[in-house]
Amino acid sequence: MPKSVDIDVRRREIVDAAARLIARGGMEAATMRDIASEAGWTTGVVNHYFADKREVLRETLEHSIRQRRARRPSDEGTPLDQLRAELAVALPLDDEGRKHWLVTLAFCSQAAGHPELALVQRDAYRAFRARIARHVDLEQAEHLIANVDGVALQAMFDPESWPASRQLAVLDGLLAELTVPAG
Amino acid sequence: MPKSVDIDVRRREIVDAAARLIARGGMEAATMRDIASEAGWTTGVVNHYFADKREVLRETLEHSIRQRRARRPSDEGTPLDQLRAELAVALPLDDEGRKHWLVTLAFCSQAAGHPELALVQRDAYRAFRARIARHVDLEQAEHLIANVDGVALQAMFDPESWPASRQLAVLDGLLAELTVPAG
Amino acid sequence: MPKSVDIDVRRREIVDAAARLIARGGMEAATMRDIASEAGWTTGVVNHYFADKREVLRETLEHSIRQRRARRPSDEGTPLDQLRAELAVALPLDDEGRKHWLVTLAFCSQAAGHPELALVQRDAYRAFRARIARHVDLEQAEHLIANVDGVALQAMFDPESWPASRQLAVLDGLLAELTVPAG
Amino acid sequence: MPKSVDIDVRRREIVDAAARLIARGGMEAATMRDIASEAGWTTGVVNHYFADKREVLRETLEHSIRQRRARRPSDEGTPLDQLRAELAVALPLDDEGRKHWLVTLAFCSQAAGHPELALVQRDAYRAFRARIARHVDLEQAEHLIANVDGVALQAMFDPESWPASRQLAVLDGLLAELTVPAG
DNA sequence: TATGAATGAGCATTCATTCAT
DNA sequence: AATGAATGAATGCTCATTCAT
Repeated sequence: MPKSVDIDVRRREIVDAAARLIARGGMEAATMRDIASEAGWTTGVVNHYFADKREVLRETLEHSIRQRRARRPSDEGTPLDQLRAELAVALPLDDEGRKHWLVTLAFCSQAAGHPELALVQRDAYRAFRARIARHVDLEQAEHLIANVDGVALQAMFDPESWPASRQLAVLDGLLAELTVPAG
Repeated sequence: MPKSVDIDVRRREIVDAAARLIARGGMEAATMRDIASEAGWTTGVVNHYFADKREVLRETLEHSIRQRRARRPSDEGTPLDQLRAELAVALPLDDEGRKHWLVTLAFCSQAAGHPELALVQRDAYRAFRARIARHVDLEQAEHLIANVDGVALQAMFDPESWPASRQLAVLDGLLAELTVPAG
Repeated sequence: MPKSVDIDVRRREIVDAAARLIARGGMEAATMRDIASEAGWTTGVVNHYFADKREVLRETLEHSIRQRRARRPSDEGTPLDQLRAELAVALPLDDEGRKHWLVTLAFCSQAAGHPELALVQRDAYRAFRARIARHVDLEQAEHLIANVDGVALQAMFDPESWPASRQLAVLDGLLAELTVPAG
Repeated sequence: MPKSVDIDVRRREIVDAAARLIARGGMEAATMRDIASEAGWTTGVVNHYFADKREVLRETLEHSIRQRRARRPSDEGTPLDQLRAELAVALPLDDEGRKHWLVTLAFCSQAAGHPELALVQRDAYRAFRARIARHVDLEQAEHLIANVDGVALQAMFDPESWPASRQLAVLDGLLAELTVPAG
């Protein structure tokens, strides 16, 4: 009988390591050797659980997206609270959020010559938009996301100017605009 | 100084080639060999005009920013037209604009472990913000830029949903909001 | 001895698989992983029944030789028929014969740095020669074998020019020369 | 101005090294690292002068064939002497001849999954046959080559039994048979 | 100034092998 | 007996960089 190993757990250990490296040093920091080492294994293990590096990277992106999705709040609070919470996870408010954005941006430039990754990213965006559109109409959803993404981008480039409090203040301002007509 | 002109021309030829490669295939497509070849020279030339690859990349980013800046209109038209034109260059309305964003995004993930590049990018953003703040107050400038950047990001990921006309419509909407109180 | 039978059966399954792979794709196609897979087992099994890859390969060669030997006819027909039949098994007349030659040739280049294999091959040749020498004198035996091997080699390189019928015609010609003086 | 290097000379140095390694230790001994080292260069050089390993190997085979061809005598002596000399180069009479056969055999098993190499080998054989067929008819040429190849094979496997003198004696016997009817 | 030969570290990947289960 | 997880050395190859010409 073989040693029993949870394949999914091992794979997640590896893509977590890859995400850490990418967040720390960009795409080029994510060599198979370093991913293995960061995960506490040898190179052979990574190749045992993944067909090749492409698969590691695709899974890393998908896992990063899944993790962000998992941060969404349960259905509690007022509808407005829920909307606010859903949009807030797209902001780099803490290290976790910053890490997600670093990974996302690292994959952006890959998407060009890598249709597989481009699709993953586009679908993630569309899913996010659909989620927001449950609270407001589609156009408003896109407007909200554009604002949140724009603020996120600025916060990533210039973190000192954009503490979490300020990012949330902008978000609240957006939501206030939204609800005024409703009131 | 007849010589120095040649040097700058040569350097610009090289970073232009690098930008094309990056826009086409992401950061990893920009090898020294391919940059040289794309520029119509041999590897030795690139090393002659630049200390190393880091310098080529930093210069490529700076040149991309300079080029975008150069697209800004002269001081003609109404102040509102000028503001609109300044913001419009930050949108991926045409191939040139898309190229700039592809290069910018490619450098994003590099910025993490490369403080030099991070600075270049942050300063470019601050300069842009200062430029916009000549027309509106700082907070409004940041709001406008966040919106424009967010729309740009979405347009890069999902170009079919974001033709130039729609990007400009959003921009006009933003400017209308702005001017309504003024009127 | 019920166990030992199982062991031999298993070993033969494995070297059969190895021979198939070598015939199909040359020596480099015979990785331990693929041998195991082709035999319907996992890598661990191959390592369980063989000390290492060297042993698998040596046994594969020996088994290939044993199989060829086993094709020799029983002692029926005229002495000339028997001689003809013995020589015919050394020709790539059918897929089985071609497979044997592919395996043999694949092992040829190994023999250089692998004295163990060189011995196996030399002994197989000497045994074959001795076998033929039961019908004719040693010099004639060597002459016959040289011819048969030469034809076989050409048939392997240029199969279209050497259908079985033509190979056999050459063999019959050789035997006719031989028997004319005898008659 | 670049350092002037004769590309063909460098390429030949490299394939010579490859041939030595293959003759010494079979196909698997010919790693890119070892070929480079045997040639007195680093791995980068081999990759500079050859697109990839396939190209190194194909060129090694072709060069080995060219070298053998180059050993053919000029058009001197009686026609029979010339024929004898042409056939003699196909025998492993000395180290050079043995090396050629070791290389040839090493490539035999590669030919299976490598059509390019198969063609090179088949064409070399056909050229050799055409060459011999200038002295005798096609059937006799094939007969002579089959014999010579067969003897060569035996000599490779069992060199102690086949000194050069004995190989040549067989060759002379073949030629004698040939000329008897002519006389 | 410009070339491209040469270097050698580093890359992803494959592989034989070991071994706990 | 049989599994397959894990190892780590080795492979072909790419690359930034140096440097003699």
